Amino acid sequence: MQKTTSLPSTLIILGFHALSDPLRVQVVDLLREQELCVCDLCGVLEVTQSKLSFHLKTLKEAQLVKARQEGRWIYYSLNLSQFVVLEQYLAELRRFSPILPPRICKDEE
Amino acid sequence: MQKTTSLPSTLIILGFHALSDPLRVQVVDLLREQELCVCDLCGVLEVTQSKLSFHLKTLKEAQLVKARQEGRWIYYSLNLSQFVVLEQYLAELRRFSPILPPRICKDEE
DNA sequence: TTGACAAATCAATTTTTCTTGAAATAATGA
DNA sequence: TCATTATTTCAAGAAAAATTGATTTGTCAA
Repeated sequence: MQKTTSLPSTLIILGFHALSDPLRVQVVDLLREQELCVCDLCGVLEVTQSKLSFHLKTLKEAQLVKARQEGRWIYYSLNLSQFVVLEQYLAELRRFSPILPPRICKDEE
Repeated sequence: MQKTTSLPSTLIILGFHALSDPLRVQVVDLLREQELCVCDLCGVLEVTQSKLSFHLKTLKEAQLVKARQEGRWIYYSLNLSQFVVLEQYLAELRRFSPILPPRICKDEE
């Protein structure tokens, strides 16, 4: 028994991609405190609603946020369990990565 | 005392970006076991060395890997501490994100 | 109904990232 | 010194992601 992490699912790749943009990370940061609707986020971040919608879609496809409709508003909130998934992927990566002695190319058969 | 995670550094953003590509993740996966030189990685992954060089640069700029030269070979290995940084960023995000009751736009002043 | 508002979608454009093949570096050993 | 090998860099093109403004969808309230 050794490696338990195989290659990550595309959902995990999508998650890292979603977190690789400053604006999306700002959104995540704001949602830590409370759920917010798109108009709230637009106001705070000073970006167009169309742009925000694009980035929210990226976050939603990565399942890092979820959307809840109430009347004409759509409230976004963090989907913490998917953050755990990413965290665990990273943790697993480390778990069985020993500090190995250097190896030399030419020494191999 | 509440939020401890402010917005992540660009290095963290670079890290997530580096992990948002399947080939780069494959490289990381291979390096879990042992350090490898570019020619090793080329062989296993069946990609051109130029392409690999590009992706290794991305990983290196995110400080997820480090390079060690030995003769004409350059050995790449994981920089586990930077994986920890990413992991902790995710952990902090969660730490103070309570499951809050829904809120309503119109209720606000 | 109608008008107003919240949000998503679309098409066109711009920007960024990735790929490719060739050329440049750099170390080695004959 | 010279040819060889390992790797990076570069420039050009291709592909993917992001931006923009306009349009559409859906909900509400008058």
